[in-house]
Amino acid sequence: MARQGLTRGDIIAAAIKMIESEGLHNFSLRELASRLQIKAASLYNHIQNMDELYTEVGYYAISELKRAQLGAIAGKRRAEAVEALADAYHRFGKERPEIYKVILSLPMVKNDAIHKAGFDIVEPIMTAMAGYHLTREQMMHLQRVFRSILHGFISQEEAGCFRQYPVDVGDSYRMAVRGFILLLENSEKEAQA
Amino acid sequence: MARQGLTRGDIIAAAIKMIESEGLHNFSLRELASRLQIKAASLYNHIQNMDELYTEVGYYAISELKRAQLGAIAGKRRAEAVEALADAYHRFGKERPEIYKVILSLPMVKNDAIHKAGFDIVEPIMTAMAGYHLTREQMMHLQRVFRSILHGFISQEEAGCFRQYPVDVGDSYRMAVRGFILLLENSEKEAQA
DNA sequence: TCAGTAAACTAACGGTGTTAGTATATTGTA
DNA sequence: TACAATATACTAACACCGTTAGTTTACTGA
Repeated sequence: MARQGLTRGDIIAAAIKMIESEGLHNFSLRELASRLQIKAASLYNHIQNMDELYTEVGYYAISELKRAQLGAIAGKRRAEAVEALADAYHRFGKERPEIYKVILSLPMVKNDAIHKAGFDIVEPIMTAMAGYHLTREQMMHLQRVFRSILHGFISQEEAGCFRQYPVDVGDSYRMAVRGFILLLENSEKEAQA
Repeated sequence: MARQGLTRGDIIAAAIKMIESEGLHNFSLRELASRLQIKAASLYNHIQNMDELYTEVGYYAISELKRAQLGAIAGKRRAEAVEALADAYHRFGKERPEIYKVILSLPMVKNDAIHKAGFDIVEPIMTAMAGYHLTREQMMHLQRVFRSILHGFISQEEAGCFRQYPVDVGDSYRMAVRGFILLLENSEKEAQA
């Protein structure tokens, strides 16, 4: 048997590594087991099933994204903070596309723990907007708008949906962020009226 | 053998029906064959492989989306056209979520025909923006921004990512669209300056 | 009528996640 | 130190999946 004393953490770490290097849709429990020099069935001593493992990778991904975002906005406020946040988000999606995809495909609906982890994604956005004079309700809506813009842009860019025209994709992104800042300023005026 | 003379079209139609009713990730060639009262291997007399069938479903999905969009903006212009387009997009995503997912996961990169079909998605957007005085280059960027907002919003709503706060999701959507219209107006001013 | 084509079949391959049942190395305790 | 308990590994199998090769058979056009 030559047991090596693998832990649950080892398996999650190996899964993350494999997803990052081989791509999310080349991931399989059998190949993961093989890399750990174990049979696939043995994985079930540490995890319930693939979904659970996937969820664990999701926690990691969300915490990494949050870390990158909080780091980006530290010491900044208003437009500068929003732009830095958008940049960090974009960079994360481009530099770690497979890990980013995990976040996107997380089963938010059924899983309560994942649902709570969703607040980790929201928090940096709320912080970045704190410098604007907005109502709580406005911020709740605007947070959704911001996430929509960033997620929509990054996932379409990643999928190759932005090749119809020869204009620079980075310029398009900056325009999208500018649009959001316009909306922020406009909402601020409304709140003060 | 009791052959029933199935055509390629029959198979594509059955695939669409099955995806809509059972969900995209419950789709399988074996089950599709079973519904057609055929063995899975027989499908290969009509299609090359699953990817090709998937692509065909994609063409259908894109044409349906385009149809819905062009219908929505007919006779409208400027903000009214943009709002109608956004509504149509949103409605399509909510009413036919599985077909919408097919569009999202289309392999834009490798497949040239799919790449061309991408213009079918862009066209209604360009038409809706035609009433604004924008440069070609601005429109190319803005078209990306618009798609990002809509796609990002719909896919996150569908995934259940908007449950953190108790504010109405429809209100958030309208705010997102308003943000885009602000950007359109702002871009128009810049173009005229 | 008869050859050729098109549409179905069976059987199999290699892949997937998963479960049941079993063996054994390590660990905690008497 | 001995032994029981636990945790870690195993083998074997199941039910799926897409796909291919080779075969049979019904229909179609000359």
